[in-house]
Amino acid sequence: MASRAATKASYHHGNLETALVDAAITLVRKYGPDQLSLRAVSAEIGVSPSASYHHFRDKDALISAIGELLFDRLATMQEKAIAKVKGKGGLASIRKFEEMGHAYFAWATSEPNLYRLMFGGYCEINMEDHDSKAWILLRDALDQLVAEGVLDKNLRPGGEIIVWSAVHGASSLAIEGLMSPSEFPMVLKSIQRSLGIETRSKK
Amino acid sequence: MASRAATKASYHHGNLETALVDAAITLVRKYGPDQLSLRAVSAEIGVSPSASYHHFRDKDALISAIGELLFDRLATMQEKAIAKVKGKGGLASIRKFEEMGHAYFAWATSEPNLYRLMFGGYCEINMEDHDSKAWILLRDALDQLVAEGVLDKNLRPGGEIIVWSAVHGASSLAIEGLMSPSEFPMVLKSIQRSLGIETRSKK
DNA sequence: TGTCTATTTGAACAATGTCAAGATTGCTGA
DNA sequence: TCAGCAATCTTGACATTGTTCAAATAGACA
Repeated sequence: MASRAATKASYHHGNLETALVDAAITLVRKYGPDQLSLRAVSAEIGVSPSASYHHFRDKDALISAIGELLFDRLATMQEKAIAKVKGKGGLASIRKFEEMGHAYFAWATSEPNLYRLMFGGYCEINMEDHDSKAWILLRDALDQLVAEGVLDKNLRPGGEIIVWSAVHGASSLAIEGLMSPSEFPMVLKSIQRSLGIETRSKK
Repeated sequence: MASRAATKASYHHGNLETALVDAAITLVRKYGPDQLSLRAVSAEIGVSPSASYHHFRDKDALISAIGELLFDRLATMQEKAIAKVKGKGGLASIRKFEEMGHAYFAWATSEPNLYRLMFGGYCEINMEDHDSKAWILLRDALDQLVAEGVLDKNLRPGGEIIVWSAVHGASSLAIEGLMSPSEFPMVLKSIQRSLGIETRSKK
């Protein structure tokens, strides 16, 4: 129990586990995943350097815990973004799809160091059966588009991979300074073109 | 002068610089960029730990040197791959395009740790004006497709970013175990669909 | 209240990046 | 040929890191 809890807790031991993760995220955010120091994390909380070893096997375990949490946060961002789209029907579904992409890219580029931790080989991600929140979000969005007759059934298979590849790739390139963020809408449009769900609007 | 040279060189000093880079690549390849130890690199060559500081400002400088070299290697791989495509005309150009993608993905997934070094925020990449070998290769390929009337002129702008995003994204996801390599052909097809350069062959 | 167990600390160790000072080498010009 | 020089490499040292293990401590429960 006590999923978030915390609130400073007691002095001797509180829920150090979440405190460690929080402090570590703060440091990774600032200095990058490769610069993370366990001792610095401990110092941030005012605890001894070896205290963390009763909650995490080693440094990698802590990093993996961070990764897991971040994947959830990213998905929550996307959830919030599509919740803002009102209305129903094909056009609204396409707008939701676009908003998901934008939310993903916006979060990734606004948190380069956290995104690097997630996809830079730092944490062992356990995504065997694609049951992550973000994956389900995308799957449902694509299914919805098929159900509404917007997305061709023949183009549906593997749609998640196609979309994720392009959006993740653009995010990564933008973070590393290899592409301007202003070019993301173009990438998103190209994804829609490949799926045949473009809103051929103006012009 | 002496761009590659080496051949063991003399005993006291040889061209330590390239020897350091070579040894470092070997170690990164094996253990990952975050595990690279300057001392281990020195030991591999049989030189003192502080010897490298006469050739590289610090560890980051060595890593950046590796990155620069790797970007060239990757481009060379692609060059070799498209050179194997014989014939001229639109269809051959499309095949070259496909081979480039496959070569990129194959190299990336066969060298996960090297690829992580290149795109994981380890090295400062200097790609201000997109004058890298790989970029030019891709640009020329797209221009060729336009010249041959295969690729629509209106879909040309930003084609490099669109292609690179998807291919890099797929490579990265595959390396991190988030996508099966067997799905790459599908990603590549989707890119071609978005550019309208698909070879709608069988069925 | 007293004992037990889960937490936290303290001191210690090996390994790391980095630096300053000294030693060694090969080259240069007389 | 040989002294001097600049580039190159080594030695020794320092602060910082991840990690371990025995000892101390607090809270829970009897």
